[in-house]
Amino acid sequence: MGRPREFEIDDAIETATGLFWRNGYEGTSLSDLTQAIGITPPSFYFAFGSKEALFRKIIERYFTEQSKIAEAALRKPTPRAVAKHFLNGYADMITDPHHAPGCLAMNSSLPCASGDPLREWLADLREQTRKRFRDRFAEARGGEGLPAGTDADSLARLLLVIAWGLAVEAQSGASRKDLRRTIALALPTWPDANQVAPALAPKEF
Amino acid sequence: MGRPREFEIDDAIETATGLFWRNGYEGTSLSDLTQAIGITPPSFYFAFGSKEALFRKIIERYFTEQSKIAEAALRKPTPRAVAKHFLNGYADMITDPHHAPGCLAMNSSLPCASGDPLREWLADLREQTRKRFRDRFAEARGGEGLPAGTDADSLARLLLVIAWGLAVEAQSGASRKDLRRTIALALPTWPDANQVAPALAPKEF
DNA sequence: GGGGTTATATAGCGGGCGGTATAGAACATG
DNA sequence: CATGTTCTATACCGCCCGCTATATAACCCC
Repeated sequence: MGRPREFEIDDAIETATGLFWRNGYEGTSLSDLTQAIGITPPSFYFAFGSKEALFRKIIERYFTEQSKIAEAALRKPTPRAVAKHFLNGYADMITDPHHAPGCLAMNSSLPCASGDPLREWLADLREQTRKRFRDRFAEARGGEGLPAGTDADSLARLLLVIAWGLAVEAQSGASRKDLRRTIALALPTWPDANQVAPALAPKEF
Repeated sequence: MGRPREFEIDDAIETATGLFWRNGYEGTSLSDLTQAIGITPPSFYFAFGSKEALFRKIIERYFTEQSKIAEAALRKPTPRAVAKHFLNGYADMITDPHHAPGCLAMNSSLPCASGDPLREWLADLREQTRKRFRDRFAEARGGEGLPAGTDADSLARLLLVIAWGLAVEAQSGASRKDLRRTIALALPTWPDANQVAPALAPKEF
């Protein structure tokens, strides 16, 4: 009961997502949000609590999507297939024409000040993803396509390093095709079933 | 002649660099700057013109440093040595204990709004760096360590993708040692003189 | 139709932002 | 010591920020 809401919450979240993606958290003001959604500040606060609360909800949604990509990739049979599907899926996400180019989470976390809890939260979410890949690569050691001495920790970090770098390139204007070519060059780092040789940290380091 | 300045310009720039590095451009207010430097706003404006003018000068200085690393790397004899020295040099830069972890330019450009001239300026500076590496790799094709069909453009992009990704990891708290191990895993993508095989885009893409 | 509840709009809060008008202090030179 | 120039300090500007006090409108239930 009570007066019915005069706007669609999901549409509003989608609109806000677009703004945050394009202009960042700090770069998106409350009047930007209310104007784009088509409501007044009190309605905004009644619905979402605060600008930051809405932003966190949006980031959570975003990471859920990203996790789906990661989980689907993790189920692939070989480490190379895991890497390939994650990087390509992520590249699609950050070049989706429905949004501004780049990664919402990257755009949001890098600008943050040093001790900002938001930044630490985002770093923690990334770290969780990294651990999933690390464990996957550690399992694959020996039998499934990775040599016994593989540094699974660093290999997982390399996978994400490439992903975050792709996000920067995407934001700078690199096309989806550019990213796919770049990914293709990186993939041989993950040996496939028929070729078990590299992915060992060279002795020189 | 005239009244002598009561603070060292270079020290002030260094102080401001530290603040921007740690807290970003938007995250650093004028009073943060004047307070940290130990001057009042009029002195700041007399010396630097505006907050943005100082920031641009700082970014220019920063890119000059980064360019030195890149140029030194470009002079190395083989593509792998080029990649190795650039990535290690950049990793040192973004884990320099004298500054907040991460890359000043990354922290500054990703948050920017879509059409922000600052963002486009930074993207352009990155693109210039990429072209230098691309040309270097194109030259190395055939004789000097890269197979004839190498995609020099994508290989240069991959190099920078890894670099920007390292900056994200550094900001999240990865240690210099972490980054070096990650780099070591990526380097085999660049064939050295005694091993001319990968770095060709696989047919599957 | 009242009463309770929920969403909306008007109008404006305190505060911090980047930046400045004005005046005074410290120097080199006549 | 007067003067022109360069730098500094006090005090403040207008603006926009995130947010809200207050009042009203739209719904369900009795």
